[in-house]
Amino acid sequence: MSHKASDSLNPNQAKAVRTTEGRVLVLAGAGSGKTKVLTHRAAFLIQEKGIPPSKILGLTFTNKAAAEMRKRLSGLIGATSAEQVTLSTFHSFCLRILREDIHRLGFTDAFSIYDESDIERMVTGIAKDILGTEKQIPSLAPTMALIAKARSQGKLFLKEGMEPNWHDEFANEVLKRLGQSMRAYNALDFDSMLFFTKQLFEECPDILEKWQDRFSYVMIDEYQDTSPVQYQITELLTRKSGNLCVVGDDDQSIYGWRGAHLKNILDFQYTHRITLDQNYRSTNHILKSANALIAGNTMRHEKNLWSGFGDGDPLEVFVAPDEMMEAEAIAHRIIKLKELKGFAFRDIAILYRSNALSRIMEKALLKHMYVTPGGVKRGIPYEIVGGTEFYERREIKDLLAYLKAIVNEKDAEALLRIINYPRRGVGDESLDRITAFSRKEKLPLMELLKKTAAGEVSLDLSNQALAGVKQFLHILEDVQGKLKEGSVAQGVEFLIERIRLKAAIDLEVKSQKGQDFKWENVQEFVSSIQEFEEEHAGEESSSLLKKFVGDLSLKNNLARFEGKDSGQTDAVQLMTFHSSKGLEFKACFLMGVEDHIVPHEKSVLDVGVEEERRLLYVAITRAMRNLTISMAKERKRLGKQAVSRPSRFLFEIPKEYLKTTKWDEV
DNA sequence: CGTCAGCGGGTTTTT
DNA sequence: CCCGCTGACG
Repeated sequence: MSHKASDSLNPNQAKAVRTTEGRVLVLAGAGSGKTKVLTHRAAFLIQEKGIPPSKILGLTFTNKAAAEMRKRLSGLIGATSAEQVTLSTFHSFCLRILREDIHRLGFTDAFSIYDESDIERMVTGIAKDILGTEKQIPSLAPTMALIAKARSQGKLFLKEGMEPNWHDEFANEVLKRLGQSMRAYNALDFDSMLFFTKQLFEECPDILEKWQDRFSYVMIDEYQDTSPVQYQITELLTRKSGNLCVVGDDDQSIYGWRGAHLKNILDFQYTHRITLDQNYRSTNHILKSANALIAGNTMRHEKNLWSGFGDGDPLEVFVAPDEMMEAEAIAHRIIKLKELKGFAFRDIAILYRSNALSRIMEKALLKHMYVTPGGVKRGIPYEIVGGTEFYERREIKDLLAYLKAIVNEKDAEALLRIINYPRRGVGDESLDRITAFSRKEKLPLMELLKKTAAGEVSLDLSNQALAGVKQFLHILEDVQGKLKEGSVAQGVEFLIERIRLKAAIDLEVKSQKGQDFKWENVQEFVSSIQEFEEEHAGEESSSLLKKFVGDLSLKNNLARFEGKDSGQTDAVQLMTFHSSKGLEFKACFLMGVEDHIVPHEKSVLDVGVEEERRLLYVAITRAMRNLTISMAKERKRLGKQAVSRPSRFLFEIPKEYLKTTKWDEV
């Protein structure tokens, strides 16, 4: 219906869309219409080649990207067909496979999914166990780092034949026990989900074939960010059909720290290769700055972005005296930009390297006063995109732990979290006794609790503690009963009643003020379950609960927690450089572009500088028309004021593209 | 066993 | 500066 030039494909885009067979590598520069190519390609397969929509698989990196693709595809072929195409993140896709087939690897389909902090808790416990209580536990950071690395590579152990180094041996032992516990708890985490999917494909040819047959055309977005395990999964999955299309941009690889291998895209064995370098997003001052910056990297396919949009405004750069004034200056400029260019708030994004920077910006936006046609207003509307806020809140994690424990009885991690929450007299002493016994006798925690309550095992618990354990088991039983007969939402409401969560939260709120949103969060959680239930009407409640808990663990459908209709309201968008990948905004503000922030001081040591440069490149190329880069001379760090230097990367952008302004210029 | 105050330690990015 | 943890006390 619309006749914008962007609705038609340029020759290379068209070629990428029509080259459906074989292994296709699409090198797509920032803003070159990558998503458009992917969605048109799916539409082409369905409409021109008669491929059933269900035979098409599109894998993305984030839920946001998957949702965006689904939306655009719906626009092309209608919602009914679009819904039959599998579009999901790698992790969601693996979740689906594992729910169906993981029993072949000795887990059950009720498995729990642990996040980073769950793993950390477990590692802490394991470390205490290995070292005993008398020894001081060393900082776990280096151990965690070693472990994370090994696991992201799908290794169950660190390198063999390593130096007899105490720390490595310790880490190895932790890793070994962690793996055993995860299995005993019937639990996976983000890394092992991928790892076990790969293992399933390798060890069970029938299962591999089943999944191979389900998808005859596979497309992968952001291929530069895939890890070796993800590479293996896709290779196995597409071996039979041979049809694999990967789309990516080596210059936008920013997840090396999570195990992404630039090698995947640099060495991809293709039968067809297509490069998209015409940019349809930004004016040329922005693109030339980005090109100049990224030219400083060595590991890359050379390319030069260009667009037909003219030079546009130069990039604006300013230095504020401190971080508060920087944030205020940004708020001020947002209002100015709105008036001058007629942008809506939602056209404007504020991007930062690390989440910690959002706080100060929020404060400035909240208190900023400005004049509108309707009078003086206070507060610029904003929305934080992809913040890790909600699901990490303790009250939500606690409630979720109850659900996890109900779904997966073996989930000792979840059980331990809630045996004494809300407080019911089972203190540390009792908990220690319980866990020690469970470990020593290799008796699953839940069974031990039941035996203890029944008097079959005596742990010499205090009367109070014993009563607490019994009460706890009764609660779980009652909730399970309730879940069987009613809806999930009703079951959860019953649970909340039963544990007197309201009273517990009131108590917490009383002791540390400013927490009154906790109860609100709980209510929001309940209504999110109701919504979920409505969306999945007709499904059996136990599988529904499984799905809900799984989705939440993968932060799927998180939109339901991010205000009513994310993106609908007219609000400035705040997010990290990482989260901004794949998005575009008429105007972008990059704040805190200082030398310890970008490049981050922690990444300067290893191979990180090139990745940090790519990260800034990604951020810069989000902007369509206006880009403002700012920094503060002084910034509070660890509570103390400290001087900052401009990012070294700024000096790599030719001065002619930059316009330096005074921070308080009106 | 629960509570509270005081202390030291720590900030990258995400599924 | 904001936590989470520790240790003393009720």
